[in-house]
Amino acid sequence: MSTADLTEQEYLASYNIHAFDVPLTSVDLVIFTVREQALHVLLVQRGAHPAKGQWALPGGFIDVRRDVDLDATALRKLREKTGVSAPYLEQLQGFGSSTRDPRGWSATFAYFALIGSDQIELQHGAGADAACWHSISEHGADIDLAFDHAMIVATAVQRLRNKVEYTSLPAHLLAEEFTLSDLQRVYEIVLGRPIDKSAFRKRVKEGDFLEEITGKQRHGSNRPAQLYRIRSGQPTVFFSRTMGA
Amino acid sequence: MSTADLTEQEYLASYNIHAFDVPLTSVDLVIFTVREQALHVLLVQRGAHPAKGQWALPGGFIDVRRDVDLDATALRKLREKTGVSAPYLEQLQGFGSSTRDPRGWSATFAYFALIGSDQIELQHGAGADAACWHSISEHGADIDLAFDHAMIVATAVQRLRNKVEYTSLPAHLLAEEFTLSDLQRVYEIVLGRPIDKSAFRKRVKEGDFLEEITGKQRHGSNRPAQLYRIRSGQPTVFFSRTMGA
DNA sequence: TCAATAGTGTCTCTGAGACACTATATT
DNA sequence: AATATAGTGTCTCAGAGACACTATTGA
Repeated sequence: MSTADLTEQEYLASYNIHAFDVPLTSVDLVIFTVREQALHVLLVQRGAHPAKGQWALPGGFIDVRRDVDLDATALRKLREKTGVSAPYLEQLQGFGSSTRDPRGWSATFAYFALIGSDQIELQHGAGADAACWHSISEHGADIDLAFDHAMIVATAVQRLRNKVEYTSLPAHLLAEEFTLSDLQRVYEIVLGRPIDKSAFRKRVKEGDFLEEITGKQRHGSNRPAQLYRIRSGQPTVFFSRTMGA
Repeated sequence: MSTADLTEQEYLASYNIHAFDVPLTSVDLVIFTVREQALHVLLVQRGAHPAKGQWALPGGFIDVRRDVDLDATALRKLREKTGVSAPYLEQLQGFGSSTRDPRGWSATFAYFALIGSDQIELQHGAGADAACWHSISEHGADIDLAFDHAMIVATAVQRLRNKVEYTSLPAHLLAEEFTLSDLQRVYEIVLGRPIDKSAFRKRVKEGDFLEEITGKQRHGSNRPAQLYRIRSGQPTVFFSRTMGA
């Protein structure tokens, strides 16, 4: 009996994925934060084959029993590595080829996440691999990574820098409460160039993705600064034009 | 002997992908063209289970023996359906969940392609499924598609409309030789609103992604128009600002 | 009073959009 | 000449950037 004569029910009953050569499919994360005046990516040292001992992006296989979709896999991996559960997370791009993994044809859904500089406590123990924050220089990560992860990081950095030009994304790289000067500093760190204060504030105000924490200010040995937080239910704002010189 | 004690060689020799529950992984294409003053997507009618008889996006499984990477799979599928081999092709986004395919956990790398209105001869015969161009209305494709393909099309349309605002992409939707008025018409069709001629031409000239075909003009019962082609080796130009009202 | 940072006001210049104009073919 | 489309010139207005100014705290 040929497949063409089956009902959908019968077809599904006879279907067996293991009869085919399928690619390995995983999810990898590029997790960014800002610390010590620089952009950093989270790397883990592989504790198992292949590429044992090399630095790599956190990630792993889709758990077809527990993960309802790709985002769920990414969120699970993120939680396992950082303990953070609701940061900014967006799918970056797929990477797949016959050569990127020695085990065979493999494809990965790369995600990129932004987490606040106050949430960078890494998870240790419980069989977790060694993890560290690695700083991004001018030209991306300058370290040998396992598989094609160096290319994935480069793509993510490019995407982040590009999006910073015209979105409110960098706000997710800060602690929950921050001043406008804090925010401007993050933009400058990610972009790698200074921004005019006046123009910056005009744009931020116009974007309207922040809310004043009324009555709360940060004090130092100078004029106190108003504290802000990201307006809830306000995902990413697109500015009308590119972030100033 | 535990995995931890193996060399990488030994580990790879013992590795068997079929020992794991892996998701189905495919590549699907959203192929756009412009014809009859409207944006169209290529759909195929499924000739096999699952979703037999329903309209769906062209696509299929990665051939781990023939395809070197994801782009190769996408190009192969594109060639099989349209006969076109070197158009504009870009990865759109991954879609994966336990419910999108009745066969089980499945993930797809969606691509989107733009092909010229002179190259829309569809491939028939050779076991090809029925195929048709389906027009995109104001709000996307308004037709029931198999799996989650309606969502994929909606995402692709959104991405296309968005990119049209600030890139030279629509030039790939035209025949090889075209006039500036042709190009403007395509922008207007994709965006769904009129554009000022003068502003449009200023931007296109500034973008510098076209070259005049010297001495070649299109004639009608009016002033003849200069013909242009896409400057070779000029992929996508990003305009400084958003495409005018 | 000074140092240091927060926050605002103003000017200029560029570039997008609106719109009217000129140009050149066919009929 | 009329018509139809190609292609250009000019004016206005908004917004970004530059930069200088004022404000407010602690030391």
